[in-house]
Amino acid sequence: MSQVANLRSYNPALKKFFDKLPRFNYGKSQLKNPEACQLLLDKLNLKPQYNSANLDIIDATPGFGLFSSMLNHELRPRNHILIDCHDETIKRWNTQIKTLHSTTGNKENFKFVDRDPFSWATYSNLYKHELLPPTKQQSYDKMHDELLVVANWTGTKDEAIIAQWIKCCSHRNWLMKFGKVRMILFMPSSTAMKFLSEPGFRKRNRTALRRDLYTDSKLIAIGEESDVLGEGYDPRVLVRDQPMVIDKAAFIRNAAVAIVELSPGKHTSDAIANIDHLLSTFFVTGATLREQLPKIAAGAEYLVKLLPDEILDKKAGEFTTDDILKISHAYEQWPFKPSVEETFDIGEEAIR
Amino acid sequence: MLGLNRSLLQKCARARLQLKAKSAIREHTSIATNPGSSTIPTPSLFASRFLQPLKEINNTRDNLVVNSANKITSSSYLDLLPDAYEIEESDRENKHYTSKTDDVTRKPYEREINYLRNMLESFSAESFFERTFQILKSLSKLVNQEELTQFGNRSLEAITRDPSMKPEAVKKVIKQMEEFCKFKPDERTEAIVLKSVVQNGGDLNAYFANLKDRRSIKKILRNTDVIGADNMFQIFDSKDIDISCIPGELMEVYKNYKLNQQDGEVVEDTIKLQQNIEINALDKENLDELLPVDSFGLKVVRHSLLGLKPNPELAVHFTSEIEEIVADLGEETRKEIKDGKLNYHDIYKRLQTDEQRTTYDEALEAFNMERQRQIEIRGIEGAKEKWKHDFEEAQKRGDLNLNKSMNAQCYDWYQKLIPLIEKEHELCKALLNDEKVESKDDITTAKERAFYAPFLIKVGADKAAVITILELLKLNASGGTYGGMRAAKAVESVGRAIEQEFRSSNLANQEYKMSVSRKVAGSSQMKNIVRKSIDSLEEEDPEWDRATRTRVGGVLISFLMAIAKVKVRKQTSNGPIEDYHPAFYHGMQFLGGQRFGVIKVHNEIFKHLSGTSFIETIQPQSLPMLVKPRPWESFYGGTGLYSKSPLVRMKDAPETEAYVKAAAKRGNLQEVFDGLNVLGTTAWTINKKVFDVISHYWNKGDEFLTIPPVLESAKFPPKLSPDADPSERFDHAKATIKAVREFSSSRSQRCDYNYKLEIARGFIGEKLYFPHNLDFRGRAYPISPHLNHLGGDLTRSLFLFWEGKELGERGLEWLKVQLANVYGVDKAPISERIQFATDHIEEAIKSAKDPLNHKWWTKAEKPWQALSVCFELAEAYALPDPTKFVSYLPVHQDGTCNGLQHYAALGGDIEGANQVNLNPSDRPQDVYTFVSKLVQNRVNADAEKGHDIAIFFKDKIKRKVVKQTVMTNVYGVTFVGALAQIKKQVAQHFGEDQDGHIYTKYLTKQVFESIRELFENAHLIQDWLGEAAKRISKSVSLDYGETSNNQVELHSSAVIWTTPLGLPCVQPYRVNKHHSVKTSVQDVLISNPSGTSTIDSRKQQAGFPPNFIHSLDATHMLMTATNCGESGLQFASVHDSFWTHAANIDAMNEILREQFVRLHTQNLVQILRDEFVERYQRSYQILHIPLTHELTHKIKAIKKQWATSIKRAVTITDELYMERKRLEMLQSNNPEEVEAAKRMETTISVVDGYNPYEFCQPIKRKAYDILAPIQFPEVPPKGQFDVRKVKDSHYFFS
DNA sequence: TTATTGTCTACCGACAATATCAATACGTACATC
DNA sequence: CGTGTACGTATTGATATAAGTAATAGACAATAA
Repeated sequence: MSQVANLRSYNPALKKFFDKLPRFNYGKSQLKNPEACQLLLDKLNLKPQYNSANLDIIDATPGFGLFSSMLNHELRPRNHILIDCHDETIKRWNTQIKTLHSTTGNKENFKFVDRDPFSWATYSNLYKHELLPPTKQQSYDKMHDELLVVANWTGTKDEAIIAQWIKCCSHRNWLMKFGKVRMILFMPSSTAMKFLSEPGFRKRNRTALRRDLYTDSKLIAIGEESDVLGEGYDPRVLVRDQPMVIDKAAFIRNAAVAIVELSPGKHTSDAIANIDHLLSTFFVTGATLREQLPKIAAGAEYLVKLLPDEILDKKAGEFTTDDILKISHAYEQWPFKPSVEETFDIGEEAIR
Repeated sequence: MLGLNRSLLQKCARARLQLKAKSAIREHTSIATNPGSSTIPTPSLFASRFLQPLKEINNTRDNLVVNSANKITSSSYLDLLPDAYEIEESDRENKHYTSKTDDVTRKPYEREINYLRNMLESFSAESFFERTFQILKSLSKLVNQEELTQFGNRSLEAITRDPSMKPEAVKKVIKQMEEFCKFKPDERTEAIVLKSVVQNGGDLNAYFANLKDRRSIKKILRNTDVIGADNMFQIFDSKDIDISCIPGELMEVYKNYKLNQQDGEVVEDTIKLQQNIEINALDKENLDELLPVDSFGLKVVRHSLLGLKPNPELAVHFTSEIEEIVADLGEETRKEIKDGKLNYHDIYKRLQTDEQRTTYDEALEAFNMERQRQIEIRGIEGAKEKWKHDFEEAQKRGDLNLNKSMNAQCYDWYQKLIPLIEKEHELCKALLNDEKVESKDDITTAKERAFYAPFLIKVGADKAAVITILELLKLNASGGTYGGMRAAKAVESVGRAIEQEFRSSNLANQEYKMSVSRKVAGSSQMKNIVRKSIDSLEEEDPEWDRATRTRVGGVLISFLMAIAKVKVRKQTSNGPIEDYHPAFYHGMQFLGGQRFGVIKVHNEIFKHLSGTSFIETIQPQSLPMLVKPRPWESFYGGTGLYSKSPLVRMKDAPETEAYVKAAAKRGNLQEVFDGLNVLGTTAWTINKKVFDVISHYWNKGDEFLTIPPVLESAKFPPKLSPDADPSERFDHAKATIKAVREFSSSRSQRCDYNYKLEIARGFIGEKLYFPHNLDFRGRAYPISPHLNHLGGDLTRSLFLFWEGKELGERGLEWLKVQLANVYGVDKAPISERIQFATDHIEEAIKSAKDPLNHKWWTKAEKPWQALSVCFELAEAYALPDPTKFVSYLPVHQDGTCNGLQHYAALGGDIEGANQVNLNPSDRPQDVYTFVSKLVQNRVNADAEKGHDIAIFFKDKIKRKVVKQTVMTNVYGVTFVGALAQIKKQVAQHFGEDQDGHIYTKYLTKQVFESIRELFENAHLIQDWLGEAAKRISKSVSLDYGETSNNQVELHSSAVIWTTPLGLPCVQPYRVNKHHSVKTSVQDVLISNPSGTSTIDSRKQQAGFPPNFIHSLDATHMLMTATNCGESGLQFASVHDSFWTHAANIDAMNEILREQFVRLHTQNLVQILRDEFVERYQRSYQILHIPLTHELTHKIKAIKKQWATSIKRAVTITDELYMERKRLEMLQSNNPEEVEAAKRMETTISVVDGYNPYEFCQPIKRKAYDILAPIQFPEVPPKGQFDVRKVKDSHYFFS
C-alpha cells in the first residue's frame, strides 16, 4: 500500500484507519482496496456532475468506510451523512471523525448517524433533526445535483431493500420525491443479474420490469467472482454499460457484488397500477400471455380480443415496457375487470 | 471491454465446473486411502475377524448399486422392471422401529408393496392379465412366498368376480401366475376356482369328480369368505359332497340344510337391494302409497332427516310400535304425535315409565339402524338427487338463471362433467389395452396417464363427477385462503374422496358374498359364518399413495375447471352485458416470496355458498350417527356400519400406527376401548329451543354475539396518494391485509356455521351419537368433523343429552352453578355461584321466555350456553317443584388449569397444588390471580429499589396480563413467545409505546420467574421430561447400519411411552423428505412419510413435556369415562371439561377425583423412566469429553488400530458394528467366544466403568466425541403434597 | 475441527410451495477399430 | 465382437419467487473457513 497516498481520492488523514481490516463485516461485502475504489470512482466520474458546495451525500451502511471516505475526498460534499448501526462500525467512525476533527477539523463534513439504515424513519429524521438542510425539489428530467445516495446492500437479505427502493422510484416518494436522485448501490451480484436484465433474459422478473419502467439504471461495476467474466449477467447489459471488473481480492467477504447506478425514470407507478398485482401471476410460468390470461381473473380470456398476437404469444419474461403498457391499457377496457382490491392476493398465513 | 456472447459464457462456465468436480474427486480419494501411522499394534484375533467385513463394506459402499425397487413408487406400471428388483432375503424381513425391545416391526418396502397391490387389484378386476402378471412378478421380488400366495389369491378373487371368467380360464391364469410370478397356489386358490365353477358356469360335479380327497375338499370349503353364502348352498347340493367334506364350522349349517331341504324359492335378498337401491330423496309418493293415510305416526316418519325415504315395511313397523308404546299416554299427546307435531325426542320426553322409554329406545334404535344404513349406502347419490331435483324445479319455473340455486348450478356442471370423464376413462382403458388412440386435443402423454389410469377407472364417471364438485364446494367452505382453497389440498382431497368411494363400493361387494338368493334353512347362520370369516381376515386393503390420489384429483379438477361456468352480468354505459366466467380457476398466491397454487372460486359462487343447504351432500362419515357406534375392539372400527376409522389419528406416522396396532393386537387397549365406548354411547339430541334463537339471528345476517355478519365485501382502507411515504404504504398494505383477513374469516366462519347449523337442523329431534377416536397422545375427539360438542360456545349450546334426569335438590343447585359458570361467575365459591343464579333467576326465566327481546343472557361470557341453561331453568321453575324437573342439559365441570394440576400432582408442590385446587379449600383458587400477585410482589420489590420500569408497573399487574403465559407455560412456551403474548397485554392495558419492548421484556422475565417459583417441582419434572426427550432424540441405535439397504437415519429414535392405560404414544415428529408430483393442475409437493427418517429432535424435545401431560389427562378422562359408564352416568368430555346431568354431578365429581388419585398414587415419572431405560437400552449417546481425558486416549488408540486394519477412517457405523458383534459374542454358546468377547475391547466397551455423563461437555469445542450407553437422569424428588387430598377438594373440577 | 451465521421460538385437533433449468445419470444407436 | 462415442431422455438439484426484517435472547443446526 505504499503508493496509496498518491491516489487522487485517498484521504491521507485517514490512512491509519484503513491499514487494518475490520473484525466483523456484518454480512456485507465491501471494498478494501484503495486502487479498486479509485478505479470505481474514475468510472463513476461524478466530480463534474456535482458542486461540492451544495452536495449532500447520504451514505447507508458505509461499513469500515474505505469507499465512503474516498468518495468523500473526491467530491468534498457539504454534508456526508453516514448511517450505520453496528457496534464496530459505530466505534470506528466515531474515532475516525474525532481524529478528523483534531487533524483536518472535519472539513470532510462527515456526520455519523447511529440509526438503522434499513428504517425509512432514519431518513426523514435527517431532515427533522436538521442534520441535513432541506433538499431542493428538482425536475425529473435531469439528475438531481444536490443529493446523492450511496448504499451498500450486499447482505443476503438485502435484495428486498433494492426492490423497495426501486418501488420508491416508481412512487417518487421517500428521497426520490426530491427529483431524479442518483443512487449508487452496492448489491449482491445475483440481485443485479435479475433486476438489471432485459426482456427475454432468463432471469428477467417482475422487479426487472419495474426497473425498466420506472428507473434509469446502469451497471457500473461487477466483482470478479468467477473465471468467466460477466457470467450470469444479461450480455446486453454488459455490452451496453461496459461495467468495469473489480478484482476478487479487492473485496472483503466475497466479490459477488455489483455496483449499480439507479435513478427515477420517466414513468411513475400509475402507469400500470391496475395490473401490477396481476403481474406476479404472469411471471409464475414460462407460458405465453395467451395461456396465462385465464389465471389472472375469472373470465380474463376476454383480453385476447384486445391484444395483438405478437404480445399474446410472448412469455412474461419477454415483455418490454411498451408491451406492458399496452396490456395495462387493454385491461382497462375490460368491462368485468375486478377492482384492485379484489385482485389482492393474500396467503393463508396472512389470513389467520 | 466485454464483448461477450451468452452461449460462449455458458460453455466456459460448464467446462470450468466439470474441472472442479474432477479435482474434488481426486482430493477425496487421496484422503480416503491415506492409512494411519504404521506403528499401531494389530487387533486381537476376533476383532480382526470382525473387521474383515468392514473392509469390504468400504469397497462396496462406494459403488453400492441402489436397488431399483426404491423407484417403484415413482414409476407407473409402464416403467416397472420386475427383473431388476432383487432383494436379499434378509432385507425382506421385518425390521424394528425405534427399539428392538419393543415387538413392533415394519415391513421393508411397504410403500412399494402397497402401491403394487393397489395396481394388482385394479388390473385383476379389469382383467388385464398381462399387467396383472407383471405386477405380481414385481411383488414376488419384494415379499415372501406366503404373502405372495395371499396377494395372488386376492388378485384371483378379483378376476373371478367377472362372471365371464370360466373355470378353465381361471385355471389357465393360475398356471401362468405360477410360471411367471413364482406364485404357489394353496387351498384358498382352489376355493377361488371352486367359486368360479359354481358361479361362472362350470360343471360342479365334474369338478368334484376330479377331486377325490375328502380332506382337501374340507380345507377348500373352509374358505367360506371366498366361496360366499349362496355358492356354499349350491355346493351342499352337489352329489359329491357328503358330510365328510364339511369342515367343523359349517357342520351345523350343513346338517340343518340337509334336514330341511326344500326347493329354493328365489327371493330378493335385502342385502342385494343395497347395491343398486334407487333412493329418490324427494319422492315421497311411494311411501304414501304404502302407508295408509291415517296410519299412526306417518307424519312422524315423514319428519325424518336428510330427505331419506324410510323403508316402508320398517316405517310401518316402527310406527305401530310407537302406537303401542304411547297407548297409555293422554289422548292429547297421542294426537300430537299422530299429527306429526312431535319429533322423536319430544315423544321420548312425554314417556312416563322407564319401561316405555326402554321399549321406545329399542324401537327407535332398530328403525335408526335402517336409516343409518341407508345414509351410508346412499352416500353421494343423495347429493346428485338433490341437485337434479332443484335443477328440474328451476326448469319447471322457467328460471334459467342457475346462479340462484347452487344445487341446480351443480347439476348443470355435473352433466357437463360426465362426458369429459367418460372420455378420459376411454383413453385410460385404451392405454391399458395398449391401444393407440389419437386425439388431437389430448395433451396428456401416455406416461402421465399411465400413473393414474389404473385408479381413475375404478370409479364411474357420474360418481366421480359428483365427488369432484362436492369436494371443491366443501373445501371452499373450510375457509383458509381468500376466495379459494389450496390447490394441493384440493387435488388430494378429491383423489381421497374417489378412493373412499371405490372402497365403499368394495365393501358392498363383500356384503354380496353374504347374500343368499333362496329361502333355505340356515341362511342366516351361513351369513354369520361368512361374515365372521371375512372379519377374521387380517389383511387390510392398502391405501392409495398420495401421489396417486393427487394425480387422480388433478385430472378431475382440471376437467371441472374447464366446464364449470357461471353467468355474470354488468351494467355498462351501453346497457347490461353478460358473460360466462369459469366458476373455478387456478392461480398462484405468494407468501413470503414462496408461491402456492390456489383454486379460486368465482365470487358469484362464493357469495351463495354460506346460504346453501348442504346436508344432503355431506358424506355420511362426516355426520353424527343415528345408532350406537360399533364398540371399539380393534385398531379399526368404532364408526359407521360401512366405514372404518383408525383408533388413533395419524398424519403420516407409520411408527405410531405400528405401535398402536401392536398394542391392540396384544389386547393391551381394552381399558382405552372401554373409555371410548362410553363416550360413543352417550346419546345426544339437538336443543331445538336454542337452535331456533340462533336460526333467527343467523337469518338476519347481522353480526350478533359469535355470529359473524354477512358481508358483501371487505372494508378496505381509503386509497393512498401515489407519493405516500414508504412507511405509509406499508401500513396501508397491512391494513388492506387486515381488512381482507377479517372479511375472509367472517365469510368462512359463516360457511362453517352454516354447515354446523344445517346438520343440526337435520338432526333436530333425532337421537345422535358421536363415535370418538384419539390423537396420538390418547386425547379423544369426535370423528364427525363439522358438528360435535367440541365446538365453541354456539356449537356447545346446541346439544342436550337424549336421556333426562330428574334434578333433585343438588341437581337444581348444579344447574344454577352451570348458569353462573357460563355467565362468567366461575371463580366464586359454589354457594356464591348458586346465589348468583338465584339472584338472577327472574332474568334467566325472562330470557328463556323471550330471548329475542330480553337480552340478559347475551351479556354472559358464553351467551349461547347461558341461554341454554336459561331455558332449562325456566322450565324447571315452571313446575311447582323445580327439583322434580327432568333435565337434559349437560352440566360441565372444568379442571382449573388441568395441565398444571397434573404437573402439581407429579411434582408435589404444596403451593402449586393449592393454587390449582388439588388441596381442599373453601374458596376456589385462581392460579392466574395468584401468579399475578407473585409478579406484583416482585415488581413492587424492584420498585422499592428504584427500578424505573418496576415503578411504572407498580400495583398494576392484572390477572389477564399473565393468564395466557401461565396457560401456555404448560405447553413449553419460550421466552420469546411469552414476550409476544405479554406485549399484546401491555399494549392493551398500558397503551403502545415507542420503547414498550423494554417494559415488556422486564415484565416477561418477572412472569417467568414467578411461575417457576410457584411450580418449582413441577418445573423440575418438565425439565426432566425435556432432558429425557433430548437424550432419546439425539441417541444412536446400536443397530444403526445393520441393514445396508433400507435407509435408517442416524438419529431415528422417537420418544415413545405408554400411558397407564396401555396406549403406546409415539411422537411422530420426523423430518420427512418431499418430492413433487405433476398433475394436470400444477405440481404438488408430497411428503414421503417414513418411520425411519431423521427425527426432528427439536420438536421431540419441545413436544414431549406437554404431550406426556396430555397423555395423562387423557388417561384420567378415559378412566373417569369408564367409571361413569359403569355407574350408569351419561358422560361426555372436552379434554379437561367433563359433562354429565346436573343430578349426577356429585357422583361424577367423586369419580373423577377418585380416578385422579388412583392415577397419581403411582410414581408416574419413575415408571416412565423405567420404561425408557428398558426401551432405549440399545441406544447410545454421542458425548463430548475433554481431549485430555484418559478415556479419550483409550478410544483414540482403539480407533487407530482399527483404522490401520481396515485401511480407512473408522466411522460411527463401524463402532456400533463392532460393539454389536461383541455383545452377540457374549451371548454365544461357545465359551471360547464368550471369553474372547470379555477380553475384546471396542470404542464403546471401554466406556464401561466411567460415567461420561459426569465429565462430558455441553459444547463440541475442544472435545472428543464418544459413544456411551444412554442414561437418564434420576427422577426429581417429589414435594410434600399428598395427592389423596384431592378426594376432598371440591374445586378440583368445578 | 472451529467459528460464524441462520433458524426458531406453544401442544393437540390440522391440512403441505412450485416452476424452471442446468447438470448429471442413464440408455441406445452407431461407428470404427 | 467388443468398445467407445455421440446423442437423447429421465432424474436430481439449485434457484427464483415477493419485496419491510418489527423486537426480543438463547439454543441448536448448518455452513463456511
